[in-house]
Amino acid sequence: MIDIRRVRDDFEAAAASLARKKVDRADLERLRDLDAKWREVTSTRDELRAEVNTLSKEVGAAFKAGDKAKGERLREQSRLRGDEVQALEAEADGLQEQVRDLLLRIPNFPAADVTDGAGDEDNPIVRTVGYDPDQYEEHQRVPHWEVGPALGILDNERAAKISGSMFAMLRGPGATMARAMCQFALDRNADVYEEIRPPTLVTTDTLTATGQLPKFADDAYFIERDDLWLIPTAEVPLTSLGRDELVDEADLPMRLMAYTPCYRREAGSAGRDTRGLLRSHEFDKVETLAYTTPEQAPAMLDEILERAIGSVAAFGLAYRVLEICTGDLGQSHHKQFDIEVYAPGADLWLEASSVSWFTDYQARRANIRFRRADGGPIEFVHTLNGSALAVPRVLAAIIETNRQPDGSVVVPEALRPYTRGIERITPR
RNA sequence: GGAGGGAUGGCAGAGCGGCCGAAUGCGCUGGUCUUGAAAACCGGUGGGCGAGAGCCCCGUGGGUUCAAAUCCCACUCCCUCCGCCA
Repeated sequence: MIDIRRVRDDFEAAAASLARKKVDRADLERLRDLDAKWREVTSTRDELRAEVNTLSKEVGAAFKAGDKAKGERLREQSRLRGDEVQALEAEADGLQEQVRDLLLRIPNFPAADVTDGAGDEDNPIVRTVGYDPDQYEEHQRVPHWEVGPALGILDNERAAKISGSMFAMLRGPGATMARAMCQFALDRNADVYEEIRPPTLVTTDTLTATGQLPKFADDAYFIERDDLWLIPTAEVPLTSLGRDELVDEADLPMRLMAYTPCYRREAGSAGRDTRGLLRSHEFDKVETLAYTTPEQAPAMLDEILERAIGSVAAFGLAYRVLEICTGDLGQSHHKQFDIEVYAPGADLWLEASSVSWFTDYQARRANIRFRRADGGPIEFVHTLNGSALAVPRVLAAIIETNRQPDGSVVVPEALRPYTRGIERITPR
């Protein structure tokens, strides 16, 4: 959540910044007014409480001194004051809850240099590498949802039999390649990232900390019986790993990575771009994430982005990088880049990675703070993350790009150390 | 699932209902000493809100009381034992 002080201290500036993310000014005004009221109520409550505290001490002193009459008189006074405190307390609690509910729904401030735009059609392309529409041969113009079944490496029909629609199943060398991709991504980032294997079922608090709740409840799987959610991304457990903790500045930046399955209900997207590996309820991903000081954050954004690009580049895929404009920026996001890979068979740019900077928005929700080495005030960390490698779409692009005239698919050089010698997948 | 024990500051660990936001140790930090460092010694050192007075925070939420870290209830998590089970 945002720092409410920015709304208190400079309402106009906060409103102007959030207007770029389509926040209704009326909501902010309501927030400001509720907050002001809350502060007023708590202030009088505290004054009364101070009286009760003083009186209570005097009660004890009076009884100890043997002055029973005085003690009883003071006790009665204190009791009456206590009743008033209780009433104010109830009012303050109600106000605070309203403020919090509202605050949870207010998105993060966009970075000043983020491009203004209405939606994803306005995302500027900041880099395109290896893409030439004329370079692709006829044999590469076959979509993976045809190549995959023909090679026996993709079997979504049976996946549907087992789990229903929008589940993918990889087989044989296809499954091997998917696993190889994860190993590859983990190994290539292991120089600075600590590998984590987190739980993938998490509590409501955990999902709230990253900003998925309350807004995206419909997009996540929920196990009612045990009050647990299936993670939509490893960002969720990795961000909560530091929850309610106070870290030393010397430990920052703290880099974490995790391979996990990811679960998404994809509510409302049935039927569109769901063929083959384009969109499924469950997929594998290697996520990288960092806690930093505010000063370290911009460089970390670049680092995560370049590392994510490095993976798809290592497979020889054509890719492009998009800067996400204000209209397409997520609720928790301050600045964001997407990496898309080109799939020649489907003739689509597929979103393969999203690299994001959240400033202190998530850390504030999750209460992740750090202590400066010079003894300065305790501050919230900044969180950043990015998919180091999301398997399905990158795999789709590999299958299509690497398809040979004879219908076989060549395994990228970079994956071969992990494929038990498989260099080419041939029709069977 | 059943029985018992526990949860206190960055960490460890004390704490008769009022003198407890909390002993002590470690850590961190400043100083003395030293060519420098270590050791030793002396001092400082929890978090949140507030302009301030002040208020709040001893796992979480309720309750008793003039007054709760301390008493009562519920819950969560951790540990030990028993049962069940991949």
